Amino acid sequence: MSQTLKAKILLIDDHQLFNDGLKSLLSTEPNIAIVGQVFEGKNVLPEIQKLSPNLLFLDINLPNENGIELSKKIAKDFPAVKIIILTMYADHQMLKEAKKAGVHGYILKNSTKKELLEGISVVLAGNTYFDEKISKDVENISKDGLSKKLGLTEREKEIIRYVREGLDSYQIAEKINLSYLTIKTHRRNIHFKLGTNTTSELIRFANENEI
Amino acid sequence: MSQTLKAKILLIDDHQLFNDGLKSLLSTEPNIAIVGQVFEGKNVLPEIQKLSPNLLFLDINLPNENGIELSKKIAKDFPAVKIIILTMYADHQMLKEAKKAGVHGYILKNSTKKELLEGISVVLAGNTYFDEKISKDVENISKDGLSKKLGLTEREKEIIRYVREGLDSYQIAEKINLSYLTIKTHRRNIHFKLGTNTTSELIRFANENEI
DNA sequence: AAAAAAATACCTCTTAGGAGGTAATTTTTT
DNA sequence: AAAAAATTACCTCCTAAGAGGTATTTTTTT
Repeated sequence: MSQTLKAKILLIDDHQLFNDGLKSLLSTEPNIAIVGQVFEGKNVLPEIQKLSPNLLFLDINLPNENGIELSKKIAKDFPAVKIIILTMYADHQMLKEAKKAGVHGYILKNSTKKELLEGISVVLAGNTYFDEKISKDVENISKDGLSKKLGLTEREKEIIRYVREGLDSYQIAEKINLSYLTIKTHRRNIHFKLGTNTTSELIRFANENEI
Repeated sequence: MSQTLKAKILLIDDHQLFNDGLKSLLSTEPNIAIVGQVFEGKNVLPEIQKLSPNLLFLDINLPNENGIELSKKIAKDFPAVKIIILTMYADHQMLKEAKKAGVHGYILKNSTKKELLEGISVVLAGNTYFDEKISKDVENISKDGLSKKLGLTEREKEIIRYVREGLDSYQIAEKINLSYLTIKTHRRNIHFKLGTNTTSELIRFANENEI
């Protein structure tokens, strides 16, 4: 389904050079028109109003407002406008939030022009386009984070939370009225399930995987 | 001082779209030739060898090697090649390290094409060009908020970062080529300054206080 | 040039955490 | 009611981390 009309695209990225570079890169495309460029979050909605684009390329890191929050507003106020997040974050959590915010695509900045054009085409045809490089991870992880996948029990997750808060095994034992030795056993089991070896690795893992 | 010869520029950035965009943006300039593009740290030195550019635009975040470390090597092996760091980090610390590494310019990605061209011109004329937007911050903000207050040294903050990443003292020692015992000393001093006692407390503190 | 701060590195000793094994008692699922 | 999973708890051994002390070298500041 090739777009019959020329796609009217609005570029939203606070990095002038990236924004301009992207414009330059897309300017040679016959059925694409860059109708505007925005560099700050607060200007996004007014510019959409003014320029009525079909499609937005939206960065997540913006000076005033965050791209995800913006997406929610745009999806609500301008439901006809397609949104493709264009970011450096190859993070499943971010992707998840973006999907929840109602975006139509998610493309990484280390993609090629070809992928970008594909994304445009797919999204304008009414479908969604999510970068494979992330999607794979997400499919596996999905649901309640990987806690489910890794088989962490409630008790184990509880203990991870305390470890993360900076408590040592003795303090945790005291807090939930268990033997210090029991906490040690749980910690060992947790390390086994997560494939970690030290407390700092454990915390890092927990931080990165929304446990 | 306008360059008489056409500037031979090598673009080094792992973000395809940025890299291509920048190329596209500069391709219209008469006295600039983009002689190549690199997307991974490990390819930088070979490509310089092969293409012998006058000037590099170098990103800091690169897959294999970090841009600052790379700069040191380039400055050593190819002293004639000018280096302009092109990054999103408006961070004085980063700037400082870049200067120490021997780069000739430091420009933010949210700069304009005009500034970029100015930077090229200045650097090729044999001078240095450092983005004002950071220099000012550095003077005012000086050290980062809390770290300064607590008197954490650069080395200490560096070690905190590694601890946070899940490395143990031995791995940190290996990474930055120091004795394991030195890392232990630093950790002790860090705990003293932060009032923490365990690794998990330290990480928690770091997470909560943007160190 | 002198003083102060930071970075480096070693020593000893104690303790918390991690690795391996075992097992009884809940609780949950089938 | 039986099987499976989760929780609790103990043992031993080893190592990394923390606490205390000291000292040299390098860098930065005055």
